[in-house]
Amino acid sequence: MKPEDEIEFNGEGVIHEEVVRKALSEQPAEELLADLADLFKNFSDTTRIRILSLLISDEMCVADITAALNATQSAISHQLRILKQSRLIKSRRAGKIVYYSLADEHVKTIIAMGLEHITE
Amino acid sequence: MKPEDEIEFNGEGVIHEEVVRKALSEQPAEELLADLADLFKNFSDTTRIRILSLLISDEMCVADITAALNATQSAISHQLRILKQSRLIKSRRAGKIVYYSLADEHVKTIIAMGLEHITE
DNA sequence: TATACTTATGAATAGTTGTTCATATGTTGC
DNA sequence: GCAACATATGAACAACTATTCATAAGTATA
Repeated sequence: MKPEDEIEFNGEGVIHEEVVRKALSEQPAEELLADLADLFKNFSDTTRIRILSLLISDEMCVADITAALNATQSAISHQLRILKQSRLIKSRRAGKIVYYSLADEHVKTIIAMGLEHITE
Repeated sequence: MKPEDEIEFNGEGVIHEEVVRKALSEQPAEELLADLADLFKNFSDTTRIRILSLLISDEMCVADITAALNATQSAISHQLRILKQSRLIKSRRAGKIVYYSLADEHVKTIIAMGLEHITE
């Protein structure tokens, strides 16, 4: 990460200098905002959000998620991997069956928040 | 939108029938989940989230946003259009200058929520 | 070990998306 | 009207992403 990545600001084209200075000084670090975008990316796909929404009800195995969403096992498995890598869900194995569940309460809160915004 | 779109469920391949029935009965409508995904899509791109984060501080004109983010005017304008179409931001014109600001408090809350999840 | 079953994964593909470039639209002051 | 400035927009392109298909990996049971 280059040193110029942090709040470099040469004022080129700026119209309201004070506003820009203030706003920039209040920004979270670039890296945080990038992580934030990555987090929300998980919720930005219908298949993934449907999976997460299902898991709010209960932990579920891959076959059940696949059936509930009327999708292919492969598609679900791929999306589960993405969600797991982002640490939004976790898995446990019981014999042949792998159960997935939400990693923490934040997922519920984020979805609830979004629903609230939409249905206002 | 086809009639089969709502909670159709033929039980094909299901392992834990009760769990699936319960989860499906608790799901928000398909359309709501799709809208939810669309909402979060806005926050899933670095440029857009940086814009939104800037606007938390203050309303800003296009030129200032462009300078603050070290981007091209065109790129910013395109993203502003997307955010406006999603009703996350609004604009007012003052002469040549167009000022953008957050449409409501929800944007702040959603970003704060996300940051909390990341920095825990 | 052989078979059946559940889940995971790699490659290929089609669809989506963000940026750039060029240019249009809208506004002010002369 | 015209020049200068701020913003918007359309087309083209590159990069990314979700799904499908085929198949592998892991597990239980006979």
